[in-house]
Amino acid sequence: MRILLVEDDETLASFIESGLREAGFAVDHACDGETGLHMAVAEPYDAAVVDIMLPRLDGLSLIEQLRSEKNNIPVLILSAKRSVSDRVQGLQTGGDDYLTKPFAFSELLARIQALIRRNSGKSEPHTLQVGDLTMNLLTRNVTRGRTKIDLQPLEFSLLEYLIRNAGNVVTKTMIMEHVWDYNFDPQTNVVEVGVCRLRDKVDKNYETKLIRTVRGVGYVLEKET
Amino acid sequence: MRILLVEDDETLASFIESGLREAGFAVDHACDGETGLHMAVAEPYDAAVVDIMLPRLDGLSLIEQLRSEKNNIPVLILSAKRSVSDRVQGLQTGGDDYLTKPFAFSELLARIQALIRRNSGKSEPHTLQVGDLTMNLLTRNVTRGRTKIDLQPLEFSLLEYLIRNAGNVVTKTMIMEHVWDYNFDPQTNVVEVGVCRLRDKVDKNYETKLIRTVRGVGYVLEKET
DNA sequence: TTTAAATATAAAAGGTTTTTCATGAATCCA
DNA sequence: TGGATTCATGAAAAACCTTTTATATTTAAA
Repeated sequence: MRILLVEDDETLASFIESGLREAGFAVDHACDGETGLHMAVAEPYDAAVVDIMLPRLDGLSLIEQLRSEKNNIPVLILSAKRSVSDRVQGLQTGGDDYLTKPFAFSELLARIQALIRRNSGKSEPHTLQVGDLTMNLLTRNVTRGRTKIDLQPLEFSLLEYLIRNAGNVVTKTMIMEHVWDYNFDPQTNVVEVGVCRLRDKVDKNYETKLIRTVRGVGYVLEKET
Repeated sequence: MRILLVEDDETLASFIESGLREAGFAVDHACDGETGLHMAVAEPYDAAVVDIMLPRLDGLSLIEQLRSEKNNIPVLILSAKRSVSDRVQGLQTGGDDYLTKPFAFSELLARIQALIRRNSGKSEPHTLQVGDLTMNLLTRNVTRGRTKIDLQPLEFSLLEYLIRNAGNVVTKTMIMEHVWDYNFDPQTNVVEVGVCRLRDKVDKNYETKLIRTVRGVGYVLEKET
């Protein structure tokens, strides 16, 4: 379990750091908000402990930026500001817990553990969606509008790849690499045939066509009409 | 959004209840722990606010029982006990947050919203595991120990059904109902053949056999050695 | 130990999915 | 417009997965 600690008070930081280490966590420490943000973006942490008053970038702005990038790391805010409005603001900015200084280390530890416990089991969503097209990766159900679409395994993988890259053109080489695991050009038109079969099921009976050919390049699954 | 409030102090309860209603939540209120437990088990809530000192069943025991039944509803503990050890105990019992009375309603609301925000996106796990056998329902990867196992679609479904019922015997009729969608007896030995092929891949090269035949009944996937 | 029932397994058959191949349609550029 | 390139598509072939069939093995009870 890896924890990111963003705290400028060196004494407090090393106190927290050693305590967490003893509890079995791997701790990385940043002394200012900007460094903390970079570290949080660069590496996957299981939780973060963030002070509010920080040089270069305050803790709330740090959290705000993380959340705007869809980073959902659980954050415990540490702060000397104990007023209700400060606490409410911290939680509303995207913090998951708010602890006021001074605090007992055992409570900090328990709160971090509760955050991680709660977060484990979270995961990327099972369903991908573009427009009226939905695919559930777990049940393998695919629907367009209200009607169910039956896909064969390969068609399913192909559509998944297109949806994951919706809005962007993917080349046939890319498709072959990801869907067929070919990393050379086997002089075959499997991709064309696959797309053709997929269109048959996904686009044929619908006004708006989702799969568009980009001549000389590849295919796009259109995001917006 | 539905919230369960378990609180015996009527004055406080109606204060919280009306506040949450104003904030757009649907609130159900239980006056004692036992009722609260029953309600939490019977209905799906998005969060619970639980007092510790309660008649008939205290709040911590309530949470303990919920967690032992794999109920992961986010719980905010409300308590007059403000010592560090009480707070730590509350979180370690399975609470997700701990707020001491008296509190500002706006903080309670912010904390509930943070809990719900954090919990949304949670879901049943993608991976099933028994012993050294792991199956990822999303990627469809199956491994035993460190080696990957390639399964055909039907074998995958069969193993999934066995794992979900690990430790319990499942009859061939049950297997046919769930894996083949037959709800009559089609006088066939598909199940035997399926189990045979599965054993070939899952058990053959391993010392400890996971799939055990229960003669005259069906099969079990063993949970413990 | 013998016998009958239940289960295991190999191999063939059957059905489905995927690839290849051949041809036709669309698009681009001179 | 004509020719070349690229893409679409139907049909045959190949590969693959599932079921059936037939036979062997195991197990439990007499």
